[in-house]
Amino acid sequence: VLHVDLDAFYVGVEQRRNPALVGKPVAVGGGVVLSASYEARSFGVRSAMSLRKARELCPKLIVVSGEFADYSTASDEVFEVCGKFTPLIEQMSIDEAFLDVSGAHTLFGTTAQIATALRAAVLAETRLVVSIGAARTKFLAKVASRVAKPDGLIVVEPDRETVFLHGLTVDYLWGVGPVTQSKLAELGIFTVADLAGTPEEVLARRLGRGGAAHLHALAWNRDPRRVTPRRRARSVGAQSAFGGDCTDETTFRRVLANLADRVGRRLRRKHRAARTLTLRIRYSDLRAITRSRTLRSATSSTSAIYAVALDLLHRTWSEGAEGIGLLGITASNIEYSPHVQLELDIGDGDDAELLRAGTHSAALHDALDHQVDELREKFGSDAVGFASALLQGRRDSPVPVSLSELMEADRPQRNGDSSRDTPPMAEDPPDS
DNA sequence: TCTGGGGTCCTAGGACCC
DNA sequence: TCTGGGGTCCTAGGACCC
Repeated sequence: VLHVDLDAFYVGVEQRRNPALVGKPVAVGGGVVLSASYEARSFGVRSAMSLRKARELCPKLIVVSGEFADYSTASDEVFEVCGKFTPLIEQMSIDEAFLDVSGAHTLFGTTAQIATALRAAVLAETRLVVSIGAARTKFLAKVASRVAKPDGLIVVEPDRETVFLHGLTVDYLWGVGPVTQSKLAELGIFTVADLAGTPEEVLARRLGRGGAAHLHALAWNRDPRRVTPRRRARSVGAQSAFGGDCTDETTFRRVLANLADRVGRRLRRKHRAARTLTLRIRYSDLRAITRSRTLRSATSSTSAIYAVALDLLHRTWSEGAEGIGLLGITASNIEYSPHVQLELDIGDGDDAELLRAGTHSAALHDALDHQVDELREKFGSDAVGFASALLQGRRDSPVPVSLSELMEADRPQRNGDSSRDTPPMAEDPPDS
């Protein structure tokens, strides 16, 4: 298994675009550091650090704001190169993936030769640098790539696994963060060797059954997970931090409508629907809570998501209560939903905001009227009844527009057919 | 060290069912 | 009447990862 990990990925993409940035302390981010060049890291700049703090540590830091779409494209380029070596690629995030190259030896040679060729190919074709860790298990490959960084390659041969692993500190293990690390320290466990020598029952008392088994397995490099090319998302979420403390219900409604819209669209695009909706609130004092609701049937409807989220908000917050700094909506319990969705495009700009707020500009009104006419021609007048209603201001809630949602909402009232409330769910298609 | 956004997985308690 | 055993589902919170 190879673990392929891009070095300072976002920064690398920016340097590729603008070579003047090469060799300089660079950070990509806005508000917080998302990615820092190794020059910046030598000053102590780390990702997730506030930019203010980063500038204190490194006054000459060059900050680039960056476009997410560029990174997404660059990521595709890199993993396309990987695809020339093996089809068994499991992408873990935008900048890392596991590759099963067990079938590639005849074509490309030893593991070290494969990894070396891959690093060279990625550099030649994308001008981006990847580090690679190689081992028999995913877990150890990942540890190895981390040790190899930056611009490095480490192949852990089977007979060296234990030596390699046991020399590391516990924070190299997957799933050991600050909390677990300090719990282990209280037990006198600092290295992976310490961990491997501790009976599982002792760990279990401190970390729980599951955590203990997990860590003990990793300490002995037991990791049976295969490289599996595509895993379906188990949740879809969106959140928005508006800083400081807001107590204005109108703002909350607008933010929730926006979040519901983002979540709903993404679900619909993937032909998915979710049964559980979770509202996340972070108060001004950074205390965070979640409130969730599981529906009788799954939905991908923006207006339904919005309605549930607003209701959940009202359960713990009312006008005049404490300030809120962040709201998020997560949709989980996801299933396949084959509905054909029609959406009216109102864009993401000021017009969309106006529409959500219920104040339509004349130009927006005309543009929507035009779209509605087109839809009416295509799908008949029934299909667009709701849109006209919205344009005429008959809907008072600031809900973003999605044609099918209100079609569904309309139908039972028109013909009294309530069986539409719970559409039958098809099985997941075998390969889509 | 208090600051973004997108995720996964686990635990524990409680309601409810047979 | 308040005592067994096995299970599912939902909710809330937390740790962790990129």
